[in-house]
Amino acid sequence: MPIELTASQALGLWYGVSLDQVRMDGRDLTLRQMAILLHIYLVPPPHTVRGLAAELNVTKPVITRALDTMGELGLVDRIRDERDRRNVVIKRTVGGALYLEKLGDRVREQGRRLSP
Amino acid sequence: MPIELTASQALGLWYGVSLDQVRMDGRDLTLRQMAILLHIYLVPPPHTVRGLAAELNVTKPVITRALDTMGELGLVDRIRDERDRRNVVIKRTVGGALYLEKLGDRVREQGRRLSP
DNA sequence: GAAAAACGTTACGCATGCGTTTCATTTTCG
DNA sequence: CGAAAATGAAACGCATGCGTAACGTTTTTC
Repeated sequence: MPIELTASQALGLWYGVSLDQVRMDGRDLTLRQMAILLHIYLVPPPHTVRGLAAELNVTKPVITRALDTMGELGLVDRIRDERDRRNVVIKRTVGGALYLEKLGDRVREQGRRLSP
Repeated sequence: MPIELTASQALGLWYGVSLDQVRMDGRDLTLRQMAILLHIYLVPPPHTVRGLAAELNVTKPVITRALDTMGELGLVDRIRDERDRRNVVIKRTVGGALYLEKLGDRVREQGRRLSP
């Protein structure tokens, strides 16, 4: 069930959510970090550094650093893959799920506010 | 005409647009810059540094720096207000309009892609 | 088993953003 | 007028992110 938006509605939605996020959330993730976080939570696991780098078309250190930062924020977790110890498997956390739940609520709320 | 989204649709929409933006656009504006830019284009003028700072709940230097950066990118323009020369009036540009037009298209495209 | 490949991390130098404070200019008010 | 207020910008020290290149560990390949 696709959603049909006018150009003005689309930008209004993006604006409302961005504004909420800037005003309410001190964390201020970059767009890249946001994309990584959403990928981890929306795409079925397992997730690896290499896989994420390929998916987002960025270099591996970008992923490593984003995981460092978001790990400290409690949004994701890393554990070594015991079956192939070269790999690192990226795990979801309760904190990350809560964070995205709030983001989703903001998007939905702004959607509800839209005028035609 | 409000839009009703499920939680999954809301996050899916945000994810799709973020991913597009990361993959396609080299500029990588911060969320704050994005909010400032959208405010300038969606809210009726005039816009001033002080007004933007109050609206977004950030300090004035944040606005000044964002305008510096986005000015170099050709997304906004600044001119002194001749009636009160302390003020700076922030102007839209063709480049900024095009940039947001593309963003709007991405949001609309992702909206169209949504599954129920 | 030794050499090669794969994976994630670290190191380096650089660019950009932040908050606080200070500044220069302009306007307002007594 | 001259002092006070208002506005936006610049200065400062700091934190964080970037791309490239080098590295350590583990697995694969021959």
